[in-house]
Amino acid sequence: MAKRSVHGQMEILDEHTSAHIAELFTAFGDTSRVRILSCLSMGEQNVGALAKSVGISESAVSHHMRQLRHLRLVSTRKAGREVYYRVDDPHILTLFWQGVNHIREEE
Amino acid sequence: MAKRSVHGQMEILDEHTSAHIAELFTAFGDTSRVRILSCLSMGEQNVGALAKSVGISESAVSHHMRQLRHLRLVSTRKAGREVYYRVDDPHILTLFWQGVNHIREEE
DNA sequence: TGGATATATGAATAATTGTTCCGCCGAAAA
DNA sequence: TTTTCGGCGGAACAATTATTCATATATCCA
Repeated sequence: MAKRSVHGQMEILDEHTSAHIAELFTAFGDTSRVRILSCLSMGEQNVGALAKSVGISESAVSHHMRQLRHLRLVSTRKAGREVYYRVDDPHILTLFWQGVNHIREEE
Repeated sequence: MAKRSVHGQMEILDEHTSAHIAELFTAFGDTSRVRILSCLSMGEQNVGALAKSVGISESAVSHHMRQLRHLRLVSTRKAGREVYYRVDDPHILTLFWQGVNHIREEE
């Protein structure tokens, strides 16, 4: 049997899979989205609240949320005219905070 | 005492920290670098081998490696005129493969 | 020494991405 | 119904980024 790494991987990742993985990490690869995700870690928030916390326009938040939505990293709950976003998959938050902690340990 | 999430975080991440975190994830946010890292998961490789595996020029690989080097995600060993790259921090590979597995579970 | 090889680097170009601005829609309030 | 408000979406612009090309450096071999 061929050699395997500790992560269960043997061959180089194919172009298609790699592109998807890159997309996922790209979602975490922007200062504003990092801050948005740190907000959402504390619980669901609507667009206005996120905009105020992060310090960017509501439109900008909305664009970021669309991206996160398409990657299915967040889901929504509509209450009246407000839309509340949340991160429903705990694995996503784990992944995110591992990155955060890596940076924190370096400083 | 104020409410805390399971990840030990309470406040929104500041601009400066967020920028560093975004940088880290951006390193994983490119198809070629994802493939490079999947190669390096199997052990150290020189630039030429990476270029052949990933299917891009040696120059392109070199540029990517510089970025990974500056973020201290890889380190080097020089043997003659070849430069071998490796990922020395196992936490980095864990982070990377958690992303990979997330995508794999989705498909 | 001279030529070939492996990698690095800078500049230029091409492609992608974040934000702003504007208008739109649907829900609530008047 | 009309107005207001929260959020969405497209187009345009600015900024960033990946790749290529040309050149440079260092090492090996003849």
